[in-house]
Amino acid sequence: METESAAGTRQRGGRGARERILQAAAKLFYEEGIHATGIARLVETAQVSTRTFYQHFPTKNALVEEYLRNYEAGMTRRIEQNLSRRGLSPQDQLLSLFTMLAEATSGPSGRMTNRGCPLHNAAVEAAGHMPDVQELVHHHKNGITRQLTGIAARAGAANPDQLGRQLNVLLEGATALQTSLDSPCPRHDALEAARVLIEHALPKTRPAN
Amino acid sequence: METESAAGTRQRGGRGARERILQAAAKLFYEEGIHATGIARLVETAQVSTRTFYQHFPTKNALVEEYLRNYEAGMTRRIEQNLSRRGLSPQDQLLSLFTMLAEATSGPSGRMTNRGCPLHNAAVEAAGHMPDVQELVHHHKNGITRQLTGIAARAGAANPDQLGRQLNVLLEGATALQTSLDSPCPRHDALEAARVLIEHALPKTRPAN
DNA sequence: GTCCAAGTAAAGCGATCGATGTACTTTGAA
DNA sequence: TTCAAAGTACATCGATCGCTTTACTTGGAC
Repeated sequence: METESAAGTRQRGGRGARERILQAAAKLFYEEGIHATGIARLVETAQVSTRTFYQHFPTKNALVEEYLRNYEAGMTRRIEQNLSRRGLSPQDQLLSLFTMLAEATSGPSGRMTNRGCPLHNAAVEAAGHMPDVQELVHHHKNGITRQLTGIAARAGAANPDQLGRQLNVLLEGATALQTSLDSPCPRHDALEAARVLIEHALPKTRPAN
Repeated sequence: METESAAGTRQRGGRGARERILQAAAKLFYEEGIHATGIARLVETAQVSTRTFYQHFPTKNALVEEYLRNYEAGMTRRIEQNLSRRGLSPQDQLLSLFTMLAEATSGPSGRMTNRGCPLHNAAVEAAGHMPDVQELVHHHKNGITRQLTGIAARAGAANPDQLGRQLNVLLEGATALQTSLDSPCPRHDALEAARVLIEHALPKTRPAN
């Protein structure tokens, strides 16, 4: 009857709705903020009908949490891959996290965004509300510290706990300044500072080089 | 007539509406977030009628900007005061900013909040919208860097620009981790890291003490 | 005592928010 | 070929958003 029902052509994104929603969430929540991104904007970007959205996610909040879980899983995986490359010394492992950060944060779509860490940003936006988000971020950042601390111990640092926490401060600072200064350059400073802190924390046995 | 007009007793906060609004903004915007704080919540906390609010501020956004300007002015003043104390060496001046940070961030009302830097948080919430906010934050953080760089130069650092930027990364990292970890402890680690970076950046002339 | 700036209450504006309901169409596998 | 799963359009819900309006009441300076 009349070729395609009434008026509007009946195509939108097609079959992979859930994946498109998650991609749109990753882009919009990160680049424009969680509160600032409404459902309407989300489903428009994902090329998905509102109804379909709510068949995949019970609430917007559920999508936010899955978005953060996905980011956290991906980041954890990338760190693991980075650290498990052939024969890196513990020192180089520590530094590799900084160089990784220096390459990392261009948004999807390739465009530079300088919007810092999605998890931290979510914690800021969550404020008091959304305790699950707070918890996820808390857990992730503690995990990073633990990882840094472990490598610092293997590197033979005099006080591995302190060095691990200090390096984490540097990582977080570089990422945060990205947002405040709208510039990616703090990451290089963090790398150099990390070098100094690591060298200072290791026992003086400098075998020439 | 009937004693007090119709029903409700006609008292609210009384005369100092503007000041109460700014105090409520400082508390709520910081502790609960800017987007999450609606006008209704704001005027309730400030003990002010909605009408009065809009006689003092054209829009909510104008209040946000004044809140940030006030915070920025206060912080700048406190830094100046802190640096201009009697006979601090440049090294001690640099470190004093870290100890200052370590005491600083308990919210109004004395309660500990661990919500990081109001300016950074505002930049995160602003995302792409609110360019004036972005600009204010950008300007403030650049000012801090400039200040650190200047002192680093006076301290005789080999590369004062780099040291200034590195210390700024530490300051920002400590403040940011406050939010992500919901803990004030990163500030102590930042202080110790700053000691190391400063010492490393100065020429080796260590005159005993 | 008069007057006016400052403050108040309460109703309501249009817009947008997150979320649902109804009814229809496409797709892919059995 | 059939049929259920997946997707779509569109209208709408109540709540809340930022903000405005009308009409009234104080407090303090003169």
